[in-house]
Amino acid sequence: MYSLAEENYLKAIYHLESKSQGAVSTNAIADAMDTKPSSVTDMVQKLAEKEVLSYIKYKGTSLTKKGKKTAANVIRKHRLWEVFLVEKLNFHWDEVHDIAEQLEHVHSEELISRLDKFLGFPDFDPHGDPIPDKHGNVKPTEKKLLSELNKNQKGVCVGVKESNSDFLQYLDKKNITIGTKVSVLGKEFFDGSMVIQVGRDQFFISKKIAENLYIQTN
Amino acid sequence: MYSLAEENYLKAIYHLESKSQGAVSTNAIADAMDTKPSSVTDMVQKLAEKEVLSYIKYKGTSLTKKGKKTAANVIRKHRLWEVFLVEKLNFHWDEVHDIAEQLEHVHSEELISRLDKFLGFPDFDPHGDPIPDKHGNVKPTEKKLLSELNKNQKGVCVGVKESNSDFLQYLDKKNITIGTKVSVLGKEFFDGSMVIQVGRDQFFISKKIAENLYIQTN
DNA sequence: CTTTATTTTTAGCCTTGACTAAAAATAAAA
DNA sequence: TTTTATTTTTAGTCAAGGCTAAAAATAAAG
Ligand SMILES: [Mn+2]
Ligand SMILES: [Mn+2]
Ligand SMILES: [Mn+2]
Ligand SMILES: [Mn+2]
Repeated sequence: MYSLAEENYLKAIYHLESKSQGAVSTNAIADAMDTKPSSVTDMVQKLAEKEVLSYIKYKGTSLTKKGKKTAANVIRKHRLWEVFLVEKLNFHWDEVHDIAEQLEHVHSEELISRLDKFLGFPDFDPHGDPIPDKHGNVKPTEKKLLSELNKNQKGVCVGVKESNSDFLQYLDKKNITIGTKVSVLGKEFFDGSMVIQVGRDQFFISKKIAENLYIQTN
Repeated sequence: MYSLAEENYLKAIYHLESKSQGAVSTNAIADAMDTKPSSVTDMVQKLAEKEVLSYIKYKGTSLTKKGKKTAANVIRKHRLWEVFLVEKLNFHWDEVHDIAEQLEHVHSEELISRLDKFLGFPDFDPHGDPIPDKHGNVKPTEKKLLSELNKNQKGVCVGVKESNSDFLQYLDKKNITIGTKVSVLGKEFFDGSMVIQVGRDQFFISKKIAENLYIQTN
């Protein structure tokens, strides 16, 4: 059994590792966890002894198979609880993250497997992120950022990259949610901004918005 | 906001206080929490500074209004989660306590108020214990122990005193659950044992069983 | 190649919530 | 009312997880 702090480190390292290949640096972890590098070094050394990650002084860390599975399981719990909060308790998708951050640390295999069933074995959380199975495996999905599309391409919104409240509320205002069809009417190469069509509306979006929306084309 | 340890102390003291009038002794708390008296003294001094209980050296502690409300709120969360686990996830009533013990420490007013609504504002948990309202108030119910009934009296089972697995599984075996009608056919004054009728069955029960079943007569 | 800047680690300290052993109060017996 | 037993508190440690400041590696410039 891993402590709350250990689980959070594993989760953070898992996410960092998937966002950039190679070992994860101490500073990157400290940054992601809003803590100090010295604290990270301590914890990472402890986790290396527990064989959930391999750590080479001054070189960084990377999760072992065991560590990856543990991290994926925490993420699985986080995302299943987010589904519960949105689908069953009618929370809005921008309100669930902090609560799930607590619920993900409740230890009970049985609880999660029953929750999974209760929710109808969902594949994605409310932000479009895939829910790992109980072995820690994630189905790979082919999605790209809206910012990668060009003029006249279109697709369906299948997820958000950042999911902070401000961004999600912006999407609501524009009636964009998971499943929404989006077409690129124009793209400005100077600043990466776009004009897109959503339903009957067409409007301008900045590069920053386009870089945070996942689209599936085909 | 109170830490997990603080919440558990408050809860334990709340229960001890309701089971016996007057200040609660340090040893009683240590006993209930399966910890050492010296640890209790430490924590109780800390909680006294936070004004959730009043503590007089060598005399014991008792919760303040603030402490009672906080404790009742933790208990409210515990019991609502137990209802959720049984009613929605189909857990058995003897499996839910340890999970609820973790879930009760998730901090979110909104979560609990939505959960309450989702469950249909239940008044009792799966073991028949009353669920405090959000202000920490508990409706008083007039129930007595089965052991207090005499020959030819009858009533409805409305709760269990102890709720450990062995006891609950015994009740299942005898088809006794919340709502079951129970009649006392005979009572042995020497050892407090009884012969009772449940449905079509009539059988012998020990004093210990009778002392752990709450009955409502009328 | 040195020198400088950045990253990472170490050393030492802090808080929380435990524990043990010893001291002090209080309660019970004699 | 002494003496003894029990309860409670204090003093001193410890592990987990943080932090700061200083030292050591590594990387980047000059
Ligand atoms: Mn989240
Ligand atoms: Mn999510
Ligand atoms: Mn319980
Ligand atoms: Mn209960």
